[in-house]
Formats: sequence, C-alpha cells, structure tokens
Amino acid sequence: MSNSIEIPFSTTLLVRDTCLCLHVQRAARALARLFDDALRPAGLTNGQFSLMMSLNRPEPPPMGPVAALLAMDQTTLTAALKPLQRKGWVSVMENPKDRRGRLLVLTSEGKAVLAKALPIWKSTHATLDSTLPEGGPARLRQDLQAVSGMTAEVPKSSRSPRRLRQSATAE
Amino acid sequence: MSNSIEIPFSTTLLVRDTCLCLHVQRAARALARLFDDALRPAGLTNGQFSLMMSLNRPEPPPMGPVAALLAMDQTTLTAALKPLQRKGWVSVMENPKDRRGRLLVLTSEGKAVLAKALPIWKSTHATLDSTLPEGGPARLRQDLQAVSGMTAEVPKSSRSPRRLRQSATAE
DNA sequence: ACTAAATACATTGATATCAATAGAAATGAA
DNA sequence: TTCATTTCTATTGATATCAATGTATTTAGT
Repeated sequence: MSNSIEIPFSTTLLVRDTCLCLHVQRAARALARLFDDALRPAGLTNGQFSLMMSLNRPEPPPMGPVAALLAMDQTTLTAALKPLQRKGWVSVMENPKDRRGRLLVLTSEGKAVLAKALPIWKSTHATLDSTLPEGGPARLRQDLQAVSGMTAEVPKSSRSPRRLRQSATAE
Repeated sequence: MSNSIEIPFSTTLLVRDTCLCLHVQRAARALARLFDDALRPAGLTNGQFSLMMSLNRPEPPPMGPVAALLAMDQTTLTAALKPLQRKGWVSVMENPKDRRGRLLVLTSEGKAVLAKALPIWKSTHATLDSTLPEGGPARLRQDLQAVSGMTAEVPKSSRSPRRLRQSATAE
C-alpha cells in the first residue's frame, strides 16, 4: 500500500553528530577498552577497579550507596560482586545493624590486587589526560558530572513503581 | 606476617573524583537509562536506536564500518543485530561484492519503528541539552570525540594479535 | 595460477546491564 | 502491638560487551 516510511539521511547525520547519549556510549566503550587492556596484567577490568576502589573506606559501606555512587542499578552491583567474591577480593557480610542489608568489605587480597593496579591506573590516566586539550579533563569531568547528576536525584518518596516493560514485539 | 597492604583513603577519593573512565561509565549508564526509559514506548533501547539510525543510509553498509562508527567490537555488533533481525527490523545480507562480508539493511518495518522513535529522541535530547550549562553540549561532544578518537586509530596493518587474556586467578 | 597473509564475520564463554519480580526486615501509623 | 508500607537485597531473563578462537574469502607475493 503506502510506500515505506523514509527518514532523511540528513536526519541520520544530525543524530550521529549531535546525540550526546551516543557520544557518551562511544567514549565509554573506548575508555573501557583502554583501561581494560592496561589493567589486564593486574587481573582487573575498569569496572572492577572502580568498584573495588570505592570499597576502600574506613567503614565498609552497604550496597545501596555504592550502587548510587557508581550510578548503576542495584541488581547490576549484586551481579558485579559475584566474580570478586569468588576470587576472594571482596567479602559480603550481613549488616548487624540492619539485617536486610549487606556490608561490602575489601579483603587483604583485594587490597593487594588494588595496590598492584593503582600505578597502572595512574600512568594510563596520565596519558589520557595529556592527550586531551588544555583544560579538557577538568571540563569534561564537570560536564559528565552534570549529566550523571541529572537523572540521579529521584526524591525517595515520589518513586512510583517502574513502568511496565514494553512488549518486545513491534507495534 | 606482614600487615595487609593499605591504600590511603585519600587515594580512593582522588580516583573517585578524577578518573575520567569512571566518570564516563557513570554518565553512560545514566544516559542509557534516560533514553531507554524514553524510548521504551517505541520498543527500542538507546543502543538499538543508535544502531538502527546508523543503518539509515543510501547504501547498506558492511559490518566493519558500522562497528567502528559505534566504537564497538565487531562481535558486539554481531550480537546486537540478533534481536533486531528476529524482530524483522534489520536484514543481514551477503555482500555480492565480497562474500566474506555482510550488508546491513534497515527494513520497512525497521524504518517505521525508527520514525516512531525519532520524535521521542528529539524531545528527550532537547531536554537534556537544556539541562546542561550554556555551551555545554557542544563542548561535551567535542571532548568526548577526542576521547573516542584517541583509541580508535589503529593503523590497519600494524594490528598485532591481541594479547592473551590474563588468567582469572589472582596473582 | 598458487600459496601465504590479511580481512570479514561468527561462535563461545565470561562479565555487565537493567526490568520485573520476590523475599525479608525495618518503619510508621493506628 | 499490629499490620501496611517502605526499604534492602537477590533472582531470573534478556540484551550488551569483549577476548579468544575458528572459518571463509580476498588479496598479495611469487
């Protein structure tokens, strides 16, 4: 019947060139590969490094705040902890103050792995920093912070149940 | 014997505050959720939207260039195409000019889905744009481009075989 | 033309990501 | 206290991501 719907190629180019989501996903994949490669000799991925580093605190944190800090879903954190627990680098303990909760503890082995990874992170990040234009790194961090912050603040009480997932079938 | 290795908490704070990889991953997750939520009524994720939009060209592209455009591994693209093929939105054809290769074709149904998603992308992106400080979006795109570009250019011929994956066991 | 090297993809296995959902414990209102 | 609500986490299922590897095809060197 009707001809198929055509989206102008110029629109495609516009989306390609301007979509911040796309640009961030691209950069995220590129940087993940960069740091994964660099950290491989230490046996860590970039995400594991960030997670374990965030657990290096005076007091072992519960899961919720850690997930929020990393801007990830709580279920993602649960999954991400599994391999670290298996390797004995992170211990997940019951919180005596709140028996629903867990406390995340970096083990001695975990700290050792992290200490080994730290100089790799430093040199990799120094290289990255020096590659960006003058003032770029700080500016970029600021802009990214604004983006991450945008979606973060959901007033605890106004949280409506999540929308139902759309059926996967088209239309 | 020796006490466990301790990484100063100040180092943890430094990494948290300065690591561009972490900042980008955080922003990537936050924006993914933002666009996934918005696009859900259209039945697309942010990644599927970007991928399908990149296929809206006068000539169907082979996989390699598309993977490069999205800064993703070629195997990731293969996997990402699977659900889109199942839904009949993308067709993967043999390239008559090079029988190793494939050509990625957006179907009429795919174009229709994309057309439905487009206004959602526009409004979501407009909101995002207006949330960032003056001049932020363009600046951010530029900086992200620099980051993505950094790791992208591997002169085709100098590609050495990928390093062996590190054994998963610590030490 | 023949063969070695390079190129284009696919498959497998492991981890990462999130929606939907469920369970257990804490909290608050009566 | 009692119970409805909220909070904290785990599980399941689907997709996303990449390393290692394998296969088929093309290209280049002879």
